[in-house]
Amino acid sequence: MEVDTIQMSYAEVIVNISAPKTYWYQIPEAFLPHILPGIRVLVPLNTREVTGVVVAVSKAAAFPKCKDILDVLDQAPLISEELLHLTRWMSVYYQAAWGQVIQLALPKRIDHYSIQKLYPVEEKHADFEQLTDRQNYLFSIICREPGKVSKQYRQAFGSGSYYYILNTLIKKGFVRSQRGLQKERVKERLIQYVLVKTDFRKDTPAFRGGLDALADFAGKRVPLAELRKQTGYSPVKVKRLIEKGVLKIDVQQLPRLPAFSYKEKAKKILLTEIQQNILGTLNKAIDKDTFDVYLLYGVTGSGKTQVYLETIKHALQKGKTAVVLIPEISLTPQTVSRFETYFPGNVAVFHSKMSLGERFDAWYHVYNGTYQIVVGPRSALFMPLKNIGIIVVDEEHDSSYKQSSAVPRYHARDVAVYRGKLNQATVILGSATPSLESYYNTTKKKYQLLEMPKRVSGIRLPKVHVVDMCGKKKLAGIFSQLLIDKIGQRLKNREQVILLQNRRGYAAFFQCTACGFIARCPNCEISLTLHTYNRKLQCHYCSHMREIPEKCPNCASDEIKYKGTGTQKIEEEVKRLFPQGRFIRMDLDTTTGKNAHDRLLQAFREEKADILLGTQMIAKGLDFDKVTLVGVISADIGLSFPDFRSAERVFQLLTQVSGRAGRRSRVGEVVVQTYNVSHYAIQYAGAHDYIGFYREEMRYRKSMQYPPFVRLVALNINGIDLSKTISTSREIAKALRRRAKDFYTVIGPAPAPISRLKNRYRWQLIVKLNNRRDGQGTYLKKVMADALAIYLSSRLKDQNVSIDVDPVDMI
DNA sequence: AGCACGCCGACT
DNA sequence: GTCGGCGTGCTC
Repeated sequence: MEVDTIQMSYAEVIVNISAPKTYWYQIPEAFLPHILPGIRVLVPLNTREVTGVVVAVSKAAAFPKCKDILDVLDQAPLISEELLHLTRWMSVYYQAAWGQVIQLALPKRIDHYSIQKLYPVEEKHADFEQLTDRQNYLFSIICREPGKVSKQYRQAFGSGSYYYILNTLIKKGFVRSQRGLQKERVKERLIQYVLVKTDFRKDTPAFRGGLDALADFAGKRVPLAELRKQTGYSPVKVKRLIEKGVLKIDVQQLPRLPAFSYKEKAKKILLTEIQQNILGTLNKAIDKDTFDVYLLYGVTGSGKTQVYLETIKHALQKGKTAVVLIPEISLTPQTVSRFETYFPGNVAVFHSKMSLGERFDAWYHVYNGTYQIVVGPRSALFMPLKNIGIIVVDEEHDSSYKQSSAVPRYHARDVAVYRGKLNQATVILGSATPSLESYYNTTKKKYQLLEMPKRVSGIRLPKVHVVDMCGKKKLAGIFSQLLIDKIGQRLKNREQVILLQNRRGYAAFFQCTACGFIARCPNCEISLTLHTYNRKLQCHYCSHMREIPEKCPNCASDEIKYKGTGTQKIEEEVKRLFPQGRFIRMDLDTTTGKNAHDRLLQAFREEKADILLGTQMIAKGLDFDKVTLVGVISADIGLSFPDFRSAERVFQLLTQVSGRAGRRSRVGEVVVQTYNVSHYAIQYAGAHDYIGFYREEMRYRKSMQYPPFVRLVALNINGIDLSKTISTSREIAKALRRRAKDFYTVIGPAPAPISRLKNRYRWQLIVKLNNRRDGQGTYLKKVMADALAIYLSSRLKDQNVSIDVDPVDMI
């Protein structure tokens, strides 16, 4: 054995940089027994010192000139072999560096790394005339706030040769650089306790100042802070008491998690026959110890959560652990308390409002094995559970499972499936409105479909009225008579109403009736939306703003009309028609500021308003007991064929909202207004047949040879031989990344497998449309063409850049 | 990511 | 010759 450990003298380490590879370090003999995969080490990297994670130890290194490991940061591996495997898989699948992916599996802010602090040299102040403008600028920034980390000055300095100028300043003696090590800032919370001796008076009768105040604590164990507060003892006195043996200190780690306080007792709930059948299937799957994925398609109120609870209970009895993923936004106290009540003291909860310390503690207690169940948003998937038996992804269609803005860009639902595979676990994807890709996977027999078509309570799903708005004598062009009557009725009964309009602002566009001129955004070519709160025309893509012209800019006529209906116009109309109804509108101007969105929803929940109007933002976290009527004002928005993605979203929204109407006691109603009654989405909304909707959609897609799901698009730059002007597509990727970041995310140059596959991908980029712009292929094409034209204009004189956007199936 | 270095045009 | 912008390439 001795021989073996001596031979294992090199470690393969991943560091948190974007380079997609590992690094080799020599293990100094003193560290040898402590180095294992999953342990963090401090290593030199270039000019810096950084934290790395050991992934393997070996007797030989795959690199000739290894540096030494500087320090070992952990006593035991923080990352299991399984999570190492999972993150490595993600790094390949999502084209991200392993070192960046692995950060998901570690608590935040525990890294050690070297930092460089900068100080101006006082004596040199007078000599600033020796400096160039740029050097002087950086010098003044450092003088203004001395002693900060180099990185902060770089941010203040902006673009340009920061390091070059900084090094010149250091060389000339204007700036002093001090290097140091930044240690972890988040660690376990340690509480000092004192044990007070029972008979302390006997041993220390003549203690100066007396010990009367201590009498109440004799023989007890109390937090030191508490004791000092009660007795008023100084630290010096406490120290002396410790020396005398009256007090004994012990340190205990305390979770920063709020103590379990939910009072309600777990109710004994009888499962319906359907629930029992599904539970039987799932329990059998858990017993088998094999990897299986189930898509649990259950209508709203069909009791999916109860099935999760029972299945998890079964898994726990088998000595296994469980992960429950929920969308960030729906993490309401009710959802969590349901799990906490069912499994008291056994659930680690994660949510966005937890402090770093609380997160650390929750992580630590999962690591310790204190908790067997983890409930939280996508980040909860990477908790250090061992022997996972079940992974639940609730509301699996929810877009918040996608992390699209930060590296690594990943989809937690899909990673959950892979983690399930690694653990031979049962994975349950639950939704009342499954995503197309999950349904597609059931048709391919990759997943198994479980259906819960009935509500537990027996309450009927709401009645859906589809109103054909064509040729109707429209009242103010917005409301059908049916919707007006229904709103009036519900208000009279003191019930609540939701009105949905998926279009913001006052009017969608602004048109001159004399010449037909429409105000468009100069950047995006889309029509500008009129907003009444600031009396401006706004672009909903790039936020470009302009004043409302009094006369047509084209023909100077004053025959200007606003067309299309936004939420602000509807507000005006509702207030005119129902002056008695208390009203809340959710739009950009009413939801600015922190938590404004939540506050409005809360107010509505507390029945401080009768009518809630808004865009699809309402649907997030929707749970209103008193809502019995939902009006969908223009169901056609976003349905333009063949824009499948937004058709899917609109249909999802309709199904969710209508499913929740009258969820508890009263049967709800939904009024859908449309100019396109024959549209398939609306037909199926009427029938409440979500899977039926998909069957139709798949048929359409097939006929149009459109892939079942599109995540990424590739950009094809045609007609120009770029090989003479640009050496790599990396250059283009970089140039485009800087522009129009809101519109798309440049994932990278075409990854090797694709570029090798087909020569025509040579100048392609892998680009992802940002979520809210799904399906806006034409728009993306224009934005990218413009950005590329600007970038290429210096290199290609007077050449037209034509760009094709192709959907690419990456999965 | 963070950092160093090389190339090149603009300017002493 | 030096400066600064820009782009590339390396980190064990």
